[in-house]
Amino acid sequence: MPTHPMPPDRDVLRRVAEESFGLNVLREGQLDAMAAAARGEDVLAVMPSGHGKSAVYQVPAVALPGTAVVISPLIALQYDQVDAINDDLGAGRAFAVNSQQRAAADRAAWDAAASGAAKFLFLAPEQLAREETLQRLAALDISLFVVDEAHCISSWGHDFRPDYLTLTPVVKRLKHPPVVALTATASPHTRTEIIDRLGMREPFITVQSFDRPNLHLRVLRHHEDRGKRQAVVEQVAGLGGPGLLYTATRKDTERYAAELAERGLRTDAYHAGRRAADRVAIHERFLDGKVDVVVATSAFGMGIDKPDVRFVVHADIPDSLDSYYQEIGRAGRDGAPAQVVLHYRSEDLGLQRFFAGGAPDPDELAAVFGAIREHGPLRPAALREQTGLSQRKQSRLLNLLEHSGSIAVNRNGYRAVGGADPSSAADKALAEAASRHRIDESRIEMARGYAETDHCRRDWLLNYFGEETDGYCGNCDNCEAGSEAVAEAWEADMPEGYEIQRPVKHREWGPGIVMGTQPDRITVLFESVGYKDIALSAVREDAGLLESITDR
DNA sequence: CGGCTCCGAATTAATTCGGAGCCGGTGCTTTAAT
Repeated sequence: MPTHPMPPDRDVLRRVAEESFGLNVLREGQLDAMAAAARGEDVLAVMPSGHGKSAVYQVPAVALPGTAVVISPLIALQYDQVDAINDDLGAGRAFAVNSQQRAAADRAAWDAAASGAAKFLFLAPEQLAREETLQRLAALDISLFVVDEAHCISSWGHDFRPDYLTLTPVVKRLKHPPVVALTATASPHTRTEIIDRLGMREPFITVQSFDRPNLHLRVLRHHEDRGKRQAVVEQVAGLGGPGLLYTATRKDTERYAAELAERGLRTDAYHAGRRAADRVAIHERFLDGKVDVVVATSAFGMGIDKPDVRFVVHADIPDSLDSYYQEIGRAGRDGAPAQVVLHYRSEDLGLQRFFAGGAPDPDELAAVFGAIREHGPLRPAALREQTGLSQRKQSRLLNLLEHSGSIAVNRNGYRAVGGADPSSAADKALAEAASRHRIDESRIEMARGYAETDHCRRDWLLNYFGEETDGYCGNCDNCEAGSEAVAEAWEADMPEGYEIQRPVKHREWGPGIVMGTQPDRITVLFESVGYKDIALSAVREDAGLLESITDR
């Protein structure tokens, strides 16, 4: 751990915040997190957008010597941050390195970092798969290693962008500078995964409340697909704008946008298949109030900060409450009332199961392991010459082998450990993949639980993020249909020892943490099988089924 | 897993039904061809 002889204290940080960034007031959580990073500690900051998340790393980075390396998922987002920082600090202090800019721009960025002129260097995780990049980084004086939108590690790392899972060896190779992970959405499960995957050491953790009381939550259930489509169009047409309509497929964005346009709304369809210039234009028109409703897939979102979004309607349920919360969080940032509506059909969960994906190929796993055992230690690029696999696929397989204990990684690359043979290494990796699949499934189940619960929606949502509530928010469809007195009676009737966040042990599924309580059941996050609902009657009748762990 | 599209069959001739086959979300990077 790099220890600075005199780490910047809170007064210095306050002064930097004010003089460099014009921030007069810092929240307690913000300042604590900054101070921890400045002392050289690892930091995990879970804060809603608009709570000055960026300041948590930017202020200490300015106060410390050296350059902050910032891992950020989208290049567009990186340039937004680069521009914002250079506006505050003066030009030439923040740079990005990526494949989309000219080689001269990359060179300028590396030169500025090497000379110490650059205080911030922005990279996508894929850059870290390049040996050249790693060598350049290893030569720098790195003040902080920042991972922005750190929930991407969990949501994208397992398949879509596997380089998110290879940050641990990178951190090691860079001799573990203070690691600062930032996100606006993280269930406890995602939090532990971030800490684990980044190899963070006893991190300082700050979690701000997730509650957004001005959002009115509602779920409308449908049986027929046609009926759902009609209801979505009617509702959004009635709400007007500005608002967002999320769909599960690209085709549906076009379809809904066309139907809403027929009803006189200014709409646009947004998804990753649209040309880059169109995507930028739609975004800008929405910010300028020239579009009423953007109909989008999950591609629309990160980096969008429009305060007066009056509604977020989902035509289809997303893959998890982490995603759902991220998407609905774009409504009502100005604090004024906003409508959040989910149109739900249980059949829609099928698409999310499809997206969750299948099992890896055992032969490919064995081939990767065999090559490493034979020729290791090997870095990914050298290994690919042996296996002939795509980088994406190989990263996923390496990751499974590593986490199932058959291979290990250090600065020289991957090597076999434990003396297993290729087929048993493949079996262990398959078991690891199956366990992940169960966790994905359980996340879908938690989303289903939100859609199907008869009780306070906010209670369900906040419990999922590990926050305790009193079971009655008064600003969701179920609370409006029920009464506070009934909700209080339910709470009073809960058996002792199963409060939110309480550790428990199930006879079959082993240790877990209580995530939510409902009048008839308890929801537990198990280490091995993910989220499970357990009937309260079963817990009452069978004392040994779910033990409440009381020590500690 | 479910919806869409295409096709043929059936039946209150111009819609409806059923079955087969296909497709579905997020972004980085790198490379080859204009």
